[in-house]
Amino acid sequence: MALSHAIMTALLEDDMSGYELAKAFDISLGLFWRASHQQIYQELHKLADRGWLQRETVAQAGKPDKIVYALTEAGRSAMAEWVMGNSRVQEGKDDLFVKLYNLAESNAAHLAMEIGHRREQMMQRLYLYEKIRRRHYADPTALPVRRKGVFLALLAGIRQGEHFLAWCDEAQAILATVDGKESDGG
Amino acid sequence: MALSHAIMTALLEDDMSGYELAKAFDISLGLFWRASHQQIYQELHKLADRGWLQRETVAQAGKPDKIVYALTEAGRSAMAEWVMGNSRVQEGKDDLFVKLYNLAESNAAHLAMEIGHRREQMMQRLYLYEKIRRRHYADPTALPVRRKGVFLALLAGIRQGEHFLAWCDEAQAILATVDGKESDGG
DNA sequence: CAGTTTTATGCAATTTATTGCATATTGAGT
DNA sequence: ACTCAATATGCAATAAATTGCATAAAACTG
Repeated sequence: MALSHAIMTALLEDDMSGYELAKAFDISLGLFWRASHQQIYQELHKLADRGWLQRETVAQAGKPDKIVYALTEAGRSAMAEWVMGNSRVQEGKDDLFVKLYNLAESNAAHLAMEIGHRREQMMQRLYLYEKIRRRHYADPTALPVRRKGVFLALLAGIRQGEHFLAWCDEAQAILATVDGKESDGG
Repeated sequence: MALSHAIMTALLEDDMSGYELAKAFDISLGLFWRASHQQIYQELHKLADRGWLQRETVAQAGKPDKIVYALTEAGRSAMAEWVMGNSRVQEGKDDLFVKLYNLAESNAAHLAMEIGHRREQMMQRLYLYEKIRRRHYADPTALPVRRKGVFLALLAGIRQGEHFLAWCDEAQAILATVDGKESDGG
């Protein structure tokens, strides 16, 4: 009961096919949830069986047919109920930080490199999110209600990303001193 | 291949029983990984079978016997190898942000409440982590190598927490305006 | 026209995580 | 003696997520 809610959230405004959903997860919702297409297709079947989504096959010109999913009334009320329930904190579960607990002279350079890689990925993301923010959420007070929620989520993602970039720089500075120690011995 | 590494990381310095590990996960490593005791016990069996951990039953006065696990040489080298491999970014997967995409007049108050609850939880955590930081990581430059890594992880956790608190305040301010709109339109 | 990429959907197997239950010792409270 | 809480370990069932493979239509590439 987790990916299902993320999927149904993505379907709140636009009806979509599994393929389109997989793409949407890579961008907008991707900050808060990641899912492979296999998982999405499986989940869509379950949700349709439960009566929360409706399937409709749509023929396309120049492309294979697609199956578009739309929220049913039952689906919408299930979502409304879910929002009013309590959610639990979910830990990061990021290997990178666990790896840092294993820091040694022998792996300091590698960890610095991994952090550099993460930094770049985050930069690219932030660029995208900042663009979305400027384009669609420039004046948050003027937004309709639901959009304000999306804005808040986006804001959390951007802030987290910026903090992460700053941390990367700090981490790399410290790792550089660890790594440097070694080179004057050999 | 994920919880196993977190467990073995926790065993780097101290040998521990499953019960003790479960507790350790709630505090120190808990920022980056959460696991139930069932999962930990299962994983410990697997790791022992693989030859990465060694079991030893220890009788205790006034308490039931415990089974203490220690890293083997094979375990240590498996860890060293793992650190040198590449890790992938892992998304947050937090319900709260997905819920925000569903913001409406009807649930704004509830979401503000949930955010308030999260804020309090984070405050308590930060209090604990700041205490650890002041006590054991006051002067990061003077730390031995491995400890510097732990410090960096801790720092990331603290920074993330602080950012989250600030975001909570901002979010609640915006949610308050959403909620207030309703009362004068009635 | 053969080969690759993009769009589009799916099954099967395995691994990982959660939920619920079961067991057993010891100490403290009533 | 009975109950409760903390310590300590585990099984079984289910749910969720990952990995690998399979299919197929159309467009673009050479």
